[in-house]
Amino acid sequence: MNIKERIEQEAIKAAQKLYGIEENTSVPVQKTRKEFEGDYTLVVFPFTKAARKKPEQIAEEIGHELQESIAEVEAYNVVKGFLNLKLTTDFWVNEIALLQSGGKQRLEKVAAPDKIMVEFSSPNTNKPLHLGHVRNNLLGYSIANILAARGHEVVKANLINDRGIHICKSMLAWQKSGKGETPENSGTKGDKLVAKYYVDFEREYQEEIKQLVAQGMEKDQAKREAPLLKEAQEMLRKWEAGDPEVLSLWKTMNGWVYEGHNKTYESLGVSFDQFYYESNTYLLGKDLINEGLEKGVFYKREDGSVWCDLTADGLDEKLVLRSDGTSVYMTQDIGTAELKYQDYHINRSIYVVGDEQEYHFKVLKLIMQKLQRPYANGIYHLSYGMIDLPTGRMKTREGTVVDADDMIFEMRDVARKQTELLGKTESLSEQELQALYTNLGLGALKYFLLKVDPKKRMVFNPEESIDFQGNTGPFIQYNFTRIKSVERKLGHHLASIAVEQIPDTLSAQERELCMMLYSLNEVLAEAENNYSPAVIANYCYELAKTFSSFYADSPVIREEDAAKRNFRLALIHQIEQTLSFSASLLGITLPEYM
RNA sequence: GGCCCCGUGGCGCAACUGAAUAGCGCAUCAGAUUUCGGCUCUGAGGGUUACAGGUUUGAAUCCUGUCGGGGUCACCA
Repeated sequence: MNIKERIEQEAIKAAQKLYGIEENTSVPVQKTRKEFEGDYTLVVFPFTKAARKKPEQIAEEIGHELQESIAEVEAYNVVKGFLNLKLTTDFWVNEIALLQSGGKQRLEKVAAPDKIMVEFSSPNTNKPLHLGHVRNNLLGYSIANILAARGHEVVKANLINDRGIHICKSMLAWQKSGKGETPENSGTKGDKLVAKYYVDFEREYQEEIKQLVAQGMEKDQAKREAPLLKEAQEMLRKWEAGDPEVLSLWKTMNGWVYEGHNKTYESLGVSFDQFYYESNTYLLGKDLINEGLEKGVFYKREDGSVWCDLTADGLDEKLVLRSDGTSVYMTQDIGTAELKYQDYHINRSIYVVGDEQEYHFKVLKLIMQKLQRPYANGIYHLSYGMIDLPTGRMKTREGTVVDADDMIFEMRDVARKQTELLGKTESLSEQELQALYTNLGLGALKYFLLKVDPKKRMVFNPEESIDFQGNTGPFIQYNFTRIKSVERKLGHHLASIAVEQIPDTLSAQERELCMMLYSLNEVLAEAENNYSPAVIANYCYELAKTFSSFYADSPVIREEDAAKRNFRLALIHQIEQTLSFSASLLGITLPEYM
């Protein structure tokens, strides 16, 4: 039990004794605000009804009790209904000493770990990844890290949408005008090459529509009847019929895309444990549709289409199988959900998918519940907002999409320019420099995308780009390098420092830092509960910022008081460890120099 | 139109899920470095938390309504 929980428990005990409050009364224990004296604050208002006394008096009485019952409470003061508790210096210093000596594990694992699958990325195979995918990838990767840090067993999955009309369009255009072009002979990244043909298709297709309209056809009809579209649909039929030539081309072109996507994943630093392909899973859902029909969860209409009536649940009727017997998106997802369970026996399944699909996942969960799947209640849609440009949404057709590779390249470039401007890295080799630019550029990008609450929409302005100063990834990285620099100056590892003497006093900043280090597990729990890496990002920043402020006016190596010096060395080592661990949850690497 | 999400200083974000005078960064202004790394630190100005009611000892947070922005309601994925 941590100190906060003990304070809460003892406070309730005291209030029971003094005022006879009910056992399940909850009292908020929070960090004491800067302007007051203390470490933790108990809000006593919830006791006023039972006590029938003034809040000040209650706080005074509880404070007295707590000082008796908790040895670590050194002093207290009362401001209105707020009881501010100050813990002993010994307590904080010992906490650091324990971490430092390895007498206490940094991470508290959950008592009952879950088996969790986190599905993210899930790209189409007809185009490269863009900034929206980057947010998706970082969110998924980070939440998987956070859950694993909590002690859960996590499988990272990528469900690839590799079949359908979209890829046929690229294939058709390549067949018609590709002249055997490949990533190798053209020097073009595979995903970009396939996208080029997709764009070609769309251009020609639009041209055909225009001509048909010019000949007097209605636009909607022209869209349906354009010869190119017909050809693409014919190709899809051949694909479904297993036509060897079509399948071969499909495999080849998808292969190009995978190669391209993998490069992007690699440069982003994300990875997966399991890949699923819709071409493998799209038929699977049909068995469950039949099961649902037998159980009466679904019903069949005269035309043969299968539906699920969700009107009783406040939703509408949802198609789960087309009249021609082919599967829709929902059929696939039902099948994939089952497959995931068969493969891993997961009890929680997280889908990192944009918020435009909230309805879809609401329905999916409901259907799985109706099918009485054991994992149904564990389905969670980690929904996140779109990234907009100052001009509005990113649109493929208008060419306003921010490409992921370009973005990463540009971030690296800004990092390089910044670094060269500051000229503090002369000692680094060319290879180290390249690695550094990558770290800094990606650090800035990842922090920028992850610091915002996932559910919020965000605007990315390419003109203003991404800051490297203030509340940013590089700020965190910079403060880490300062600690590393102290270590080099010291001449031996900070890890070897043992805290043996208790300093007389701690500064406000030192206390603050101790509390922050102490609250890591609480922060992780909050990040898990809210499915929000932003909580971690915030924590990293606050920790780095508080360190920076501490470092500005507290000497470390130069400190003459031996007890203080030693404690500070241990403290910054713990900050360094915690910072690098927390940043790693966001996929951010902290460099030794910059 | 039905349902869902969002609205916090000029801009970008916080606020531990109901508590103290709503925090931080950018930008603006004023300071700090021959000292462990200035991509830094200290300070100033800037807010009726979209608006109007309500619940509560206490509301940015909960409820109702209004306004504004977005999403979604396909035999697309």
